[in-house]
Amino acid sequence: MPRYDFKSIESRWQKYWEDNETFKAGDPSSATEKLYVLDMFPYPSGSGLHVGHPEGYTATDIVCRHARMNGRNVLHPMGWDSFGLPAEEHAVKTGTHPRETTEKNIGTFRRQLKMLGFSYDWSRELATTDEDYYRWTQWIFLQLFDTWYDAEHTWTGPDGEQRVGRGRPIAELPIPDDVAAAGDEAVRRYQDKRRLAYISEAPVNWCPGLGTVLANEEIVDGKSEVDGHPVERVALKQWMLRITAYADRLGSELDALNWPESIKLLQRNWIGRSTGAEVDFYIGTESFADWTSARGQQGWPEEASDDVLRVYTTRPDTLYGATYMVIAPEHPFVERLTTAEQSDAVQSYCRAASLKSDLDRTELAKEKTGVFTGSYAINPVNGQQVPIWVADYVLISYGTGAIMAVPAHDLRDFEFAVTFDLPIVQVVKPPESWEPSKDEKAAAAEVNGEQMTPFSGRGTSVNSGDLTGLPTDELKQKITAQLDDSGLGRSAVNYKLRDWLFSRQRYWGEPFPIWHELDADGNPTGLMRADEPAELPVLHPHMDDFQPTGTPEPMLSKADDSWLYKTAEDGTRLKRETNSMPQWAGSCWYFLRFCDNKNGEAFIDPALEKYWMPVDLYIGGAEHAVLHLLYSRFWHKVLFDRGHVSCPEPFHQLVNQGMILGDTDYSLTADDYEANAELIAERGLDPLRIRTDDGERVALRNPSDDSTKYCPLKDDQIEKRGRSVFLKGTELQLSGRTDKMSKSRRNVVNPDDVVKDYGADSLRLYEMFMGPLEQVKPWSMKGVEGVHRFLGRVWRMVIDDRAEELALHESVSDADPTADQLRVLHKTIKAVGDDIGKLSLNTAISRMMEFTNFMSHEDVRPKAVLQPFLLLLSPFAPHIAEELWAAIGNTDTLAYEPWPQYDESLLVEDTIELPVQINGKMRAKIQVASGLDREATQAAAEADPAVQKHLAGGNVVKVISVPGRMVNFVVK
RNA sequence: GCCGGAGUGGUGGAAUUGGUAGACACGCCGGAUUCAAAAUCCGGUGGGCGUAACAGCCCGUGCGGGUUCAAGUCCCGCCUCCGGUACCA
Repeated sequence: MPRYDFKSIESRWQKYWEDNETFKAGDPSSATEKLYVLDMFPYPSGSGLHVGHPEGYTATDIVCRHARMNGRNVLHPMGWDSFGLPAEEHAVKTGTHPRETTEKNIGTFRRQLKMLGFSYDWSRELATTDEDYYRWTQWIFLQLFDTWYDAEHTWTGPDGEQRVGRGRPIAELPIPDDVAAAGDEAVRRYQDKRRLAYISEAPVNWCPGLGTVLANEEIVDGKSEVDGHPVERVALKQWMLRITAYADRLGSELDALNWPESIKLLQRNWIGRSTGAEVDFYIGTESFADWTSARGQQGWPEEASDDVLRVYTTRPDTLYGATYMVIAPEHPFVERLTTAEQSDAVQSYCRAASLKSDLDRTELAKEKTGVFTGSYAINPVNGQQVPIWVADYVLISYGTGAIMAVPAHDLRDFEFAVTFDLPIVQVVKPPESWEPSKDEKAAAAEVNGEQMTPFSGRGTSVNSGDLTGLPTDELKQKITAQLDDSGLGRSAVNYKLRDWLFSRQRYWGEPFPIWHELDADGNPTGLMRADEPAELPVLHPHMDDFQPTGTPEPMLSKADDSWLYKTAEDGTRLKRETNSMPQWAGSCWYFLRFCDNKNGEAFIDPALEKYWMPVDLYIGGAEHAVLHLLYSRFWHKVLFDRGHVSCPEPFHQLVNQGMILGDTDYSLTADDYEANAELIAERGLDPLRIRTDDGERVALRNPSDDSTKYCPLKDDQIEKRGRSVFLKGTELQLSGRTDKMSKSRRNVVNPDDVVKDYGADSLRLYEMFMGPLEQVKPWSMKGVEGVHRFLGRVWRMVIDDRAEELALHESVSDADPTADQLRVLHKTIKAVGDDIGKLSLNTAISRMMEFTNFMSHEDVRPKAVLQPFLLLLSPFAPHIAEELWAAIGNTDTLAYEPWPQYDESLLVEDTIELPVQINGKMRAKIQVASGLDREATQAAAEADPAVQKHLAGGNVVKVISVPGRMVNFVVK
C-alpha cells in the first residue's frame, strides 16, 4: 500500500476506534479534570448532512482529541433533535409514520458522522424522540407546572451566590385569606394562574385552505408557504411558559459567561429591559380632586381599578406634554370607553386590526391609523382632559397596552398627532448643540402653518409647571418620586421579552402530561390535573392517518377515546391535553441527559450532574443565538431554583461557527438570458432560474449526470476585464456571487461526495483551513484539493510511495535530530498548541504545512522529530496520523499519547533579521545575534553600509531601537 | 431606521495586539520528469518605474482626515457589503 489510500485507512481506523471504545468518556474521578465539549445537535433532516455541519463538529473534535492527549477526562456526545415538522409533513403526504422517517434520517446522519471520524462517545447517543428521553422532557414540564416565581425570595444557591427571586413549589405559594375562604376550587384556580406553565388564550395561525394550523415558519407574507393560502389568526387556549419571570436573571447572569459579547448583546436586546414609570390616568365619573386625594391617602394599588387607565412610559418627565392617550385595539377597556357615536367606527377598526398579522401591522408603519373612542381621561399632573384613541401602533402585549402620547417628544405619537390633528405641546427644550436625527427629520411636518420637528432626546424641561427648567434625567427621578408619594404612579420595569408560547397543534411533538377535568356534560371546567411522574412517558396515540383535522383543533384530538379520556379515582371524567410541545422543548436540556443517558430513575444523577456540568465549550450556529440559548438557560434556572442542578448557567463558553457559503456562482439577469439563450445553449451550459430578493436571475452551470451536483463555471470559462466578468469569448456580462447553500439554488455540497473523492481527513482539514471558525466563508473544491495534497506530502514524508509493501521512506531514521530540525519541531509544537487553545485552527494547519515543507527537504528525517509531529497532526487528521504512527513502529492508538511539550530554549534562533527604518521607511535588513541589547542593536544598524548611505548628509535627531524588533533613525 | 460584524493580491486568508504587510494555501506563469497524460518535484508571482542583469526607487490593507519615530492595527468623519431586528411607549 504505497500510495496514500485514504479509503482503506479511514475505514480501518474507524472500526478500530469503535471496536475498542476508544472515545468512551471516563467515570467521574477526582484525579482527572473533566472537559465537557458539546456540539449543537442537529435536526436529522431527510437531505442528510450538509458541509456546514462538520465545521463546528470538526472544531470540537480537535479540541477533544487535544484535551485527551493532555490528560483530560473528556465528555463529547452526539444526539438528535428529532421532533419536528418535516417528518410530519412527510407523513401527511405519504402516510409513513413520522417515527419511521425520523429513524431512517437518524441512520443517515449517524453513518455520515461516523464516516468523518469524530471522537464521540456513541454510547451516550440519544434522540429527543426516544420514549426514554421525552419521558424526562415531560417530567421537566411537570416541574415548571409545579413552580411559581417568588420575586421577593432572597436565597443563596449551591454556587454560593445570593439571589433575589426564586422558582418555588406551588404548594408553598401563599394563599390570600379570601381565596382560601372561597374553597378548594378557588385555591386551585389561584395557583394555576401563577404557575410557570399556564394556559392562556393566544392566537394561532389557522389556514382554512389547508385545514390546518401552521407554525410561524410555515407562513410567508401572511400566506401559507405551501400553495399560498391566506392565514387567519384564531384565538385558542394555549400553554405559555413564564420566562418573563426570569428576564432579569437571564440578562444579568450573562455577564459572567465566556460568550461573544455580540451574542450577549443580542440576548440583552431580545430581553429588552427598560425602566420607567407606570402612571394612572383617571377615567372615572367622580371628581378628579376627590380621586387624587383618595389616592394620596390609600397609595398606589397593585391592580389597576376600572376608573383608571394605567400606562407605562420610559419618559415620565414628559407627562406635561401628554396631550392624548392611545389604547391597543385588544385592550379590555375598549368597549367601555367607546361612546355611542363612535361605536361603529371603533368596532370596525378593532375587527380590521384583529385580522391583520403582526407583519401587516408593521408593514403599515408609515401610515398611522386609529379612531377616537369618544372618551377622555385626566392627566394626573395638570388635571387636563385628554382624548383617548384606539390605534394599532400600540401593542396589547407590551407594558399595559395603553400609552400616554407625547407627540412633541415621541416620533410615533408625533406622526399620529399630525395625521389626526391632535395638539402638540413642547415640554423638553433640546440642548443648543442638537441636530435632528435622520428619523426626526423624516418625521418633521407642517403643523398650523409652521414647520415642526419632534425631539426625542434629552434636554431641559419647559412648560412643565413647577418642574420647569430641570434636565431630563433629574426630572425623571423627581417626577417619579412625586407620583409615588401621591399614589398616582410608581417606577416600573418592562421587558420586550414575552412569555413563551409553548404549545403546537402537531402530532410529532411531546404530548403534555396534563388532564383537563370535565363536568357532567363533558365540558372542561378549566381545572387541570398533572400526570404522576411514575406514569410518564405519555406516549403518542396510535394514528392511522396524519391528515390535518380540518379545524384549528390539534392533531392529537383525533386520537381515539381510550387515549383521550379516563376517569379519575374520585370519579371525575378527564380529557387529555391535545396540544403538543414545540421542537425547542427537547433541546432545552439534552446536554444534561448526555451526562447520564441511561438513568431510569431520574433525569440525571446529581453526582454526575455535579461532575460534568456545566458544558465547558458549546459550538453551534449563530441562528440559535437567541431562542435556543435563551430557552435552555431559562429551563436550567428553573431546575437550579428547584434544586435539580448545581450550576445556574448551562454553557460556560460559547462559540458560533460562521456559515459556509456555496462556491462562486455566475449568473445573469433574466432579460440578458432571454436575449442570449442560443449563445448559452451553444456552449452546452445549463441555465438555472433562481428567484432572489431583487428579481429573477439565471445561473449558468456546467452539465452533469447528477442533477443534484453543483457544477459552477470554472475560472477558465470566464474572462475578467477590469472589474467586470464576462462569459469567455463573449460580450455577455456575468455577476459572480457566493450564496447561502440551498436546495433551490442547487449549490449544496454533499460531504459524502467530498469524502468519496478526497477522504474524511481532507474534508476535516479543509473545513478548518478555510478561515477563522466564526467567520462566514465560501466553499471551494480547489481548496479541498489543496489540503488533500498536503496530506499526500505528509504521507510521502514518512512512507516510501514507490514500494510495493508499506515501508518507511528511506530518509526516515533513528538518527538524532539536528539543531535546525529540533527548532522547527518545537516552534511547531508551540504554535499548534497555542492555536488550538485559541481555536485558531486555520493557522495551526498552516504551521503544520510549514513543518512539512521543511522536513520533506531533509535527507535525514529522525523519528524523534516525525513522531511528535504526527501527534500534533492527529486531532486534525486522525486517520492518517494513526496510520503513520503505526507505520513508524507504534502498536497502540495515539489517542491517549501525551501531547508533545516544547522546550523554550530550543525556540531561539542564533541570528535574527531585523528591519532598519529611516524616517519610518524600511531601508535595510541586518543580521544580528538574537538577544542583542538596545545599544548593540543600534550599533549594528549604524554599521550597515546601506544604512550609512541613507544616513549620509542627514542629521540624526532620534534613534528608536527596540531589541529583537527593529531600529528606526529619525533624520532631518 | 436601529443593533452587531466585516472590508488586506486574481481568490481563501496571515500579521507575536502599534514595529519587515501579503505567512500558509488556491489560481496563474515557467521548468523538470513522462512516448504522452495524470500525479509529483523545482522556480516565479501585489502594482508601477527602473536595470543588460543586480541594485535602487515610488505606490499599496474600502474612502477622507488625524495621532505617532512608526498605523492593516489607535482616534474622528464617511462609503459599501453581510447578519439580526422591526411602531416595545
